[in-house]
Amino acid sequence: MHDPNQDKFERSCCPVANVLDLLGDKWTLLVVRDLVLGKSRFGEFSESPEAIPTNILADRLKRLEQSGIVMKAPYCRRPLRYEYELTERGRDLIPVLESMVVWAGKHLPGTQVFARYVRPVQDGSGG
Amino acid sequence: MHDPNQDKFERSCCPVANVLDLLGDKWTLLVVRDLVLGKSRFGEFSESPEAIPTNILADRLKRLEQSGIVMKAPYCRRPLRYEYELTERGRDLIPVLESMVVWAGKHLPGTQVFARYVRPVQDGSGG
DNA sequence: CAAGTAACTTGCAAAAAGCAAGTAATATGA
DNA sequence: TCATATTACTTGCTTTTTGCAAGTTACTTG
Repeated sequence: MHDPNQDKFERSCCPVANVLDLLGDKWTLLVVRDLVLGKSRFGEFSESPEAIPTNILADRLKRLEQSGIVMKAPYCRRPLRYEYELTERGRDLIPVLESMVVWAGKHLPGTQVFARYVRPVQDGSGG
Repeated sequence: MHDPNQDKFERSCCPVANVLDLLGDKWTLLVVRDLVLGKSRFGEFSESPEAIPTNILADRLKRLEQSGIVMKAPYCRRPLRYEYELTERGRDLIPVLESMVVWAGKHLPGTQVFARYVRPVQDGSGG
């Protein structure tokens, strides 16, 4: 009389619907993009040209961690600071990003894939 | 002094960002999914198990039309009624949906791709 | 001990989503 | 002819989410 598969999922058992429940907004996949490009810190995501608000960024990182797409790990004690990295689950999203890039390449002229991010070396010199 | 490429785009020239500006929410790609599966009428989209609210559906169809992903065409005069179909731009989104299905197949157990939709034949019999 | 840095958090206004009911233009049947 | 049904929306209102600016925490550096 009812589908027992249905109650396990928020909206339906459709794979697309369930991916959208995790990633379906204007910001989440941009954070994944930044991670793929080599960024890993809050401030680095925050500096991307789309200028994600910091409260939204904090929320999205938390959700990505909860859904196992991202892992949080300390990179510095005193003061305690965390950085983020993609899990396998997260890296497996690369084909989704790539298919979007292909579509944009054909239908959104002028778009350009961003270069890989390299963290600037901290200036250790005194002069 | 400034990037002339930047002002052509809402948030940045990143292909992913621009795809998300068109499709980045919980509903738009579900309408595209329904179109791919063979649905074409307002009522058909509306009956999908995710139960999109009708005002949201009307809004998304309008945006998809404005962005050239969907075309609206009359299928009945008296009363005038329209149906929707994917353009080439829209059909080119199939790989994006497919990559999501692949990811879900690996990471979201229990999800199942929906069957192609076939419109029920109208009952022409009198008994 | 003041100022700076990184990573958030908070408060509030504005925008978007969600829900239920309503409307328009017919077709159908009594 | 008139009530009922169908299809495709639209409207009004409440709730939720977003976006912006400012504040906080825990330090380090000069």
